[in-house]
Amino acid sequence: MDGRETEEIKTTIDQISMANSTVFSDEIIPGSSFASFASSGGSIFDMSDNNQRSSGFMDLLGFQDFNMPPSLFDFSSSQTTSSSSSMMMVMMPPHHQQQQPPPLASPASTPTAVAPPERESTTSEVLNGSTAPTTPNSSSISSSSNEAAANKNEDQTTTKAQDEEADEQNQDPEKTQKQLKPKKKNQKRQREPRFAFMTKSEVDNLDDGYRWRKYGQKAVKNSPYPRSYYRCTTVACGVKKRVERSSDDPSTVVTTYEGQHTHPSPITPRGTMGIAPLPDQPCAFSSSPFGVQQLLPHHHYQQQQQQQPQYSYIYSSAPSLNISSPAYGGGAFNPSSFSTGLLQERYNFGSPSSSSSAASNLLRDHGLLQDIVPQIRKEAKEEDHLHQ
DNA sequence: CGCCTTTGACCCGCGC
DNA sequence: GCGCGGGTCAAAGGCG
Repeated sequence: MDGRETEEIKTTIDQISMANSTVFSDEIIPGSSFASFASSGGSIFDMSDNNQRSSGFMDLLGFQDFNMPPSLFDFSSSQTTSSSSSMMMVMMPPHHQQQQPPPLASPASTPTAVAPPERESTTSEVLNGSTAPTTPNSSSISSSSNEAAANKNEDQTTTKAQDEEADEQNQDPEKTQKQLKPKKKNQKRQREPRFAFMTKSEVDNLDDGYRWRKYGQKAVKNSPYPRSYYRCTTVACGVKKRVERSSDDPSTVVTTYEGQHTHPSPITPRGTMGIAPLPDQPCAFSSSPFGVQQLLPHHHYQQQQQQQPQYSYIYSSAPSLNISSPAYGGGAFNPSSFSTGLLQERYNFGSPSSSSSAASNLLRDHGLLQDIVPQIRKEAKEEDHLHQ
């Protein structure tokens, strides 16, 4: 995430805060205000139109697991103490950085009013904007009703993926550097939905259960800290992540995931985490961190939200939710897949039946949850400008 | 030997 | 068109 993104996020955070009764979590971004959408009666995840079920999007995203602890990741180096770690999540759209967001359908007067950005100049934008204007979950709630769009996006994403794969496979030894990317010029690069975590951590590269290979590092403008680029080492899994340290708060690590894993976590869930899955709940994440979108019914989620509104998640923007891996995605981008899924494995979070037990255990065990306030937001520059 | 990181060069999109 | 900045590639080297 570059400075721009950070600014956008912060701006929108403040914006949301103005429109809601807020619970702030200065530990996440010092000086920034974080609205507590969790206390808004379950509408916080309704990034959709009014005719959209408010739960759909987040259900699909797996945000029912909002009770996840801040110590979501396994800070394998143990450098990060539990007391110093917190986290928030930020949804980002494809082309987040380079696409100017068009004016939103409605200002973020309420969380639910925050319409997904129609910024996509790519096909995903067309899909999201045309089929279900600015409704991230509208295209992903129901795989059947949005099959066409999903397939469309699938085709597009797979086409891209196939192109990339083809590029990789066609890489001839004699290929020179200047011939590296014979990309079609009229083919705009399409990005996967992105999903960012901000964690208080001394460790840059957090162990999220997947194996990553660093493929690049760039200096970040206006930041003394470089940004590292990682790619999932699993063959045919194009998930990437960027890791950078916040220039504003060096103790904060921003991890941005892009794409969707097409495979289970190669790393065995830590049984040593001490929280075993409950027998009465689905734990599909244990085998498929990405395949399960709806472990919880909406009311369960709402229950959780009402019970535990302490966490803070920030929804930066509406991704093209129907960009998914046909092999694993189940039709929706699931930002929780890389993290909450793992959490699900490790902590058995997100279970309605365990939300009060396991989560409370976690509260007792880690004492971190208070640091996080669940929230969600959509990132939209134009929106920000409207409020400025 | 395989996997990973490092790093400079290159590509690409965007704003001016 | 040019420059800037983000993102990516791939050779080289390190490490277990």
